[in-house]
Amino acid sequence: MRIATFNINGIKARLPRLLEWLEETRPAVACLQEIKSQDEGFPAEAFEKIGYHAIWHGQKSFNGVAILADGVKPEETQRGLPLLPGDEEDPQSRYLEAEVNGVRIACLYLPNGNPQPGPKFDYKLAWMRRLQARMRELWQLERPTIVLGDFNVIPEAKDTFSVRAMADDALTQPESRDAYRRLLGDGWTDALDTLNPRGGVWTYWDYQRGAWQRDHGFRIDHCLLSPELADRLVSAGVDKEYRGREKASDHAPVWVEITGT
DNA sequence: ATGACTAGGTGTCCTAGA
Repeated sequence: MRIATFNINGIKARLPRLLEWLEETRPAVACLQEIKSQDEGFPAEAFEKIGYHAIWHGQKSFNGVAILADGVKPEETQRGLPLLPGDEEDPQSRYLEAEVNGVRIACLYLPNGNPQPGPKFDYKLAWMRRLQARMRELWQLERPTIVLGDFNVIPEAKDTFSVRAMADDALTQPESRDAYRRLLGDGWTDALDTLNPRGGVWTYWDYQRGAWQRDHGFRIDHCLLSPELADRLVSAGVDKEYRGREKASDHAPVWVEITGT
């Protein structure tokens, strides 16, 4: 089965591209980020029409995540990350989790954190602490689990076209990278990195500065596998071609192929 | 050195993205 993640940057603006991608690559599960739509504006019928059932967690203007599954309705297991002691209620829609065909799917849109330092960066780091706590709970279940989405972290130097250009960005700060490394330190497998250890694989290209034409990208969309799924990993990749189409998102879809249904 | 693009909301500019 193929499980994919795609930061679509607006579900209204991207719907034709999104339907096209679903029909052409037919992932069993597709996690979406930045739907930028309120719950009532989510175009569930358009997905139903091509055989996908969806759950979603929307928000006005910004953020918003959704999980689509081919021929089966995702069974929601968590909406928003559980709060840690001292945390205030999180008003942003960035996390949605479900069970699909015996696999636990955690779809996330991690805060960008710019500008740093500042409150947005603090929010990002606090969000990553909550994420780690949730991932430890998932780990305890000892079940096939994948945590995927837009992590807004460039894990290492090999994951960006230019270390210098990104030096002051929240995506490359030591605090962001350390927090990501701590997630992996719990035992999760970064699928794309494991299969491309030399790096140079991008999942995002800025709209500005001709970044796409110059292949100035970086890797921020990740798929983390529990041991139960890592053992079943066949391949992983980026549907880079979709970044070059008309009215494209600034991210490309990322996917993993897992043995079994 | 700077700005450059895109989407959304309610706008003729602002915020946010990364």
